Amino acid sequence: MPDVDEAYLQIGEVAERTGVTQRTLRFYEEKGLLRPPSRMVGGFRLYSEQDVKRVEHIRRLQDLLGVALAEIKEMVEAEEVLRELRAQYRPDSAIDEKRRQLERAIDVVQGQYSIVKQKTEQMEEMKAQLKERLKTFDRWMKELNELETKEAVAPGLRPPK
Amino acid sequence: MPDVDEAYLQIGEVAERTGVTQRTLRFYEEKGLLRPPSRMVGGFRLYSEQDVKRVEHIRRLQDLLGVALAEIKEMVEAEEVLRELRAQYRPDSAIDEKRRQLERAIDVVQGQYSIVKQKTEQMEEMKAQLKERLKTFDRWMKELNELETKEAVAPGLRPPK
DNA sequence: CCTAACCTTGACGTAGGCGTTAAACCGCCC
DNA sequence: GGGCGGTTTAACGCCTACGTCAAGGTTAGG
Repeated sequence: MPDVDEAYLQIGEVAERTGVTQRTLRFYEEKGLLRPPSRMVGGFRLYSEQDVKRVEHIRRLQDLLGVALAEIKEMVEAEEVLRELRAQYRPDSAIDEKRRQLERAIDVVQGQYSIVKQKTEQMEEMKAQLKERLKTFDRWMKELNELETKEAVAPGLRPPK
Repeated sequence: MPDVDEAYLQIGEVAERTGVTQRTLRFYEEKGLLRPPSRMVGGFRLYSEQDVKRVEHIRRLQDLLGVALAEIKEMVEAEEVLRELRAQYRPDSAIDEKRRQLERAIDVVQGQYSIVKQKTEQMEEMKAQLKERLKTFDRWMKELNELETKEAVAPGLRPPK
């Protein structure tokens, strides 16, 4: 049972803090990306700090990796299994059950890692190219300016400005 | 007028080489991301190698940066202006027209650069975190294995540690 | 008790990014 | 000149990731 004194948040606060809309939070819950939060008497959703972290995590996966919510669901599910695994203080039978879960989690994280790795490499490459182009542009700009000053010294047809 | 001997490609070949569908190519054209290609007598589209590059460029922007096609359109348009600017051998009036175009292009590329930079930084951070987690998992896995061997030797005993 | 601010479920709408026919047309080979 | 495979436009469809009402229930303050 969760600590009664823990600071729970209503959906509006979570929305504000995470930068997503309330609709999005309900949507994620619908889609199984967020586990159904606890409720207060009247039915209002009560989120924990953990849930906030989860939302932020989801958004990072979306924005940075650009993976679909379906995939993100798989990822966060595997992580959820891990939390449980860490929480259980050795219900002690089924060690290889635990091992299987751990292996699954490792797979997931390795998957994420390889995606991130590949993307960072490609982006570093792109970054270098962009830098190169900016240099080139700078050169051109200088050439343009020189060209102009030469025309100022030896004016051709200058349009009235 | 383009070189008549140049190797032009039909839509199917371009699709195959770029990994996008024919539908996507026509769609990009519709949306103004690809300039309308030349046609052969019967009306079939004829793409140049340049067009292929362009498609690949578009896809990189999509996949890596995750920007919307509308934005990508702006980007490729600015680049198109640059091509022209570089192609014109000094129609020599309107130097500051050129300068404005160049400045616009610089803005665009700087925009891309800052996006890429920010994303790479965030991804490097994420990468580090993932690496950390993989290490942790590895430790856990070892602990699990040790736990198992100890139980095999002295069942029910708690490991000192 | 009343009201404002917040929340609930449900249902429908939408924007982006293509997929999928359909029906006719083109090019090439035998 | 008939067949076959690639291509054309046009139109409708679809999925994702939410946005946007609508109609009502809840909570806290005065």
